[in-house]
Amino acid sequence: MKKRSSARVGDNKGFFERVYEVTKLVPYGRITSYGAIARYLGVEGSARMVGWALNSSHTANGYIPAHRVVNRNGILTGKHHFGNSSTMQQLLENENFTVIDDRVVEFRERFWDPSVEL
DNA sequence: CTTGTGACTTTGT
DNA sequence: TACAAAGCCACAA
Repeated sequence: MKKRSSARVGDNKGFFERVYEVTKLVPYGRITSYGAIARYLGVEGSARMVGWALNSSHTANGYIPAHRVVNRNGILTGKHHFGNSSTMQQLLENENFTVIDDRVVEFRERFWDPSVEL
């Protein structure tokens, strides 16, 4: 019989922890999208979960470069969650990124796909 | 077990 | 090009 409640069986580690791991693996000067991470985790249809997990990234053990994770259009959708709206953009610019109107211009060139790179 | 929510993505009008 | 709606899965209460 199947118990389709909150209880998971195959996954010992929480989904959040996986997102943290992948996000921390993003190299300096690179950028990725929620969908790419979700796809790598096997939940392509649930890109929202990646962003939601990063929402709790501050509770994770260690620093999570969440500023390197943007939506598929390269837009800083979660900039508001960095404390200040300009924090995420500032971090990206600090890594030689070009952010115009909350969008990363070099998104396509510096896109890093975990399902491809790893 | 049911309901609500969310830093997304895709498709249609 | 712009807006709206549906789909999707995990987690908390």
